[in-house]
Amino acid sequence: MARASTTSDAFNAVAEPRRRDILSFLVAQERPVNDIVASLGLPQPSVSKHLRVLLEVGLVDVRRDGRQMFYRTNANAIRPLHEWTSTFERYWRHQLTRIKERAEANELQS
Amino acid sequence: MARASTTSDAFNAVAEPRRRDILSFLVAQERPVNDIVASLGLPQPSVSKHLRVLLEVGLVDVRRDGRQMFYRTNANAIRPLHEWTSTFERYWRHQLTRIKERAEANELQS
DNA sequence: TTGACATATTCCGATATGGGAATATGATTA
DNA sequence: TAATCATATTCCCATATCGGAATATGTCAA
Repeated sequence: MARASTTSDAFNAVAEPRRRDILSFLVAQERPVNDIVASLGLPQPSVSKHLRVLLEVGLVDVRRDGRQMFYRTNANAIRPLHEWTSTFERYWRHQLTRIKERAEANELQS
Repeated sequence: MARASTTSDAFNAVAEPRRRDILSFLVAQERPVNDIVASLGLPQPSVSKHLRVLLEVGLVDVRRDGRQMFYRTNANAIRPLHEWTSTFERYWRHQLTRIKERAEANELQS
């Protein structure tokens, strides 16, 4: 077996930086493909391929209007990632507390 | 070019489900490799390889004690993922609001 | 020093990737 | 219908992956 497919879930789809850029760009409002091409400065076929991956895992939705395809980020599909990372939140808070305490202890010394 | 290396950043490292399992397991307290092997039921070489990836991107720390290696999740390295997903939070909130409003409208109809 | 234990590395093969270039499909307009 | 615009797909290639199996490294104990 090789690495899991990029279309296997949101975690894999989002590992590619360009796809994260696209998601950020499409979250405020839907946009035709050419807007993405122009704004991110990527070759059009590349954008289409990335959009296909994002579509397959449900990270974007599409709507056709004439010959244009309007894509929009489906923010809901990002929630699982957010929730997974949230389970670690209390631990980095812990770390911060310890770092802070150490810093304060050092200030008392000096 | 091919897909970015799994060691290129936390996003890529975390795309692999086993590595997420390992991070969850190691977050509460440090553990020797054999504990991971036993708890997750993975072959030992596989665990060592995954730990190497996690170590390279700073998602875990190690400490040696005799012949054992104690690994622990570095929660701080997960923050970038959390922060990136957080930028989408207001948008799924929006969606929820719209869905809720629609549901309530439907209740009035029925 | 030898053996046992804990962990890491190497070699292999099948597979999917993303970029580039070319081209196909689909829809509109002249 | 032909030309044009917007987007999608295909082909090729270099590369890195993960799993499995075998083996290496490193540390401790007898």
